[in-house]
Amino acid sequence: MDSLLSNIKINIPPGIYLKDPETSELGKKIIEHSIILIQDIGFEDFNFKKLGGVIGSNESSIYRYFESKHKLLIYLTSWYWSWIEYQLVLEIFSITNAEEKLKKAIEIVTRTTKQDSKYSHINEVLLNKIVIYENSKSYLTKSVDTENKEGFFMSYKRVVYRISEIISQCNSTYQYSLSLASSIVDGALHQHFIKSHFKTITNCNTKNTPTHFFTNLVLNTIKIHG
Amino acid sequence: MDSLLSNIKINIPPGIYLKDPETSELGKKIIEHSIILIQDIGFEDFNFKKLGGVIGSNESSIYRYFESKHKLLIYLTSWYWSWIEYQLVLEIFSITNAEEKLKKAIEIVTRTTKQDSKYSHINEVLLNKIVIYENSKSYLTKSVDTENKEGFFMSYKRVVYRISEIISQCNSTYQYSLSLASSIVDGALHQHFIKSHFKTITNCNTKNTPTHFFTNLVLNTIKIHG
DNA sequence: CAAAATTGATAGTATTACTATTAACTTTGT
DNA sequence: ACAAAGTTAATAGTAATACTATCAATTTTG
Repeated sequence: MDSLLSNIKINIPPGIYLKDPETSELGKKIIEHSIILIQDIGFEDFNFKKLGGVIGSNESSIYRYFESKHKLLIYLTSWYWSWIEYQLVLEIFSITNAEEKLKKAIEIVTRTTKQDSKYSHINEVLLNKIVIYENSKSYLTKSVDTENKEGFFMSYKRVVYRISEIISQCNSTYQYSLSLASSIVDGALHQHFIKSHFKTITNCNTKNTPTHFFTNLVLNTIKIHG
Repeated sequence: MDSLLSNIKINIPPGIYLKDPETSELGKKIIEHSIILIQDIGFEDFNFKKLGGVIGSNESSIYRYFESKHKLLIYLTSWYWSWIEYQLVLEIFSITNAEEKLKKAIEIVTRTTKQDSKYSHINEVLLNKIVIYENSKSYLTKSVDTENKEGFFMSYKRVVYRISEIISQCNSTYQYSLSLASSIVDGALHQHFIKSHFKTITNCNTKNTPTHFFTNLVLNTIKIHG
């Protein structure tokens, strides 16, 4: 199992960064504190000068790791989706029943994140909050097609693929497994956002979670029970 | 019918603008050409100086209508959702069967927009494209709670309410009508985006439209047929 | 036709999102 | 142990952004 897992370690497409932040202390500090700072003040108000102030480093040093804050955002969301993919593989690995696999997969992408102690410099709870608020801003840009060609959104898309495959295993005649999978992934972020800010347009709360809503939705849509 | 419809004319909460753009020629030109320009260069690269150049007007004059480009974006998305709400009321008005109502409602919020000749200075086809790319940026900000309290997102939320009510009319025992409605509205924009840019994570295309996908999803989810 | 409102022109500011250069410091190979 | 290579810090600078302020010219309105 160790060899299987090592193949799907958190993997970020090079080209997103100028210098891999995992290879130095400063790099790790950039990642650690960018998560804290973006979560605190929001992506629009975040910049490398402020981040430099927080980590006691110069703005220009951060620019040697990332050519822009946009690229840093893509790095963070890629890390997050790669980490989610890792959980999908790890937690579904031992499940044989297709429906149980699907339920677990839905749980993984819709649940509220809990801290993972494996990656000491990354606070996954805060990163999840960043993804809820900022994920769509990473691709809703004029440069999306170029960046997509360079593979910058592969982590995100692989999570969708994996879920669509599990859906197909449950119901091979269902025609919209990709659209359903992408709707779960994007929709979960949206439900988490509106349950905090637009409470009147969701039934989700601490009791009725997005996981309940999407599990019911998916199982009915692909007619596993009825 | 005329008196009914006049109550739900396009209605924008004041406070979004400093001066109502509908009350002057310059105001209408600002709206008309901001739609064209934002669609062309994207919201990030759009600014009032460039807009002024296009309409032959001074930057400072535009600032008398909107205090920021962010407020202008909220104006445009509010206009769009108010226009969608108008269509929901108008096109569903004469339908008596609850399931047919729901199908029509899903069609209205998921279809590709066609030009409406009623509003001469607004190109609804371009505005729909802006909404696909930029809608979420209007509320994914640190100021969302303040602006929500001021009613800036009412048009969007009213569209979700109306759809959730139609869902409840079809199945009064279904527990997630609001979450389902908000997932359709947000999910439709997402499917339209990814069918243009991330084709590998959707089954939607010109033949299998988002309308087909969501109609099937909703009817199965609330178990209208089985 | 005078008062009020609107628009245009110009100027100015603080901040952003970088780039460039050079010097100081740290790591690495032999 | 030490020179070479690589990394980081400090400083300076730039073009653009997102505004605000002022005042004159023009248009609208009562």
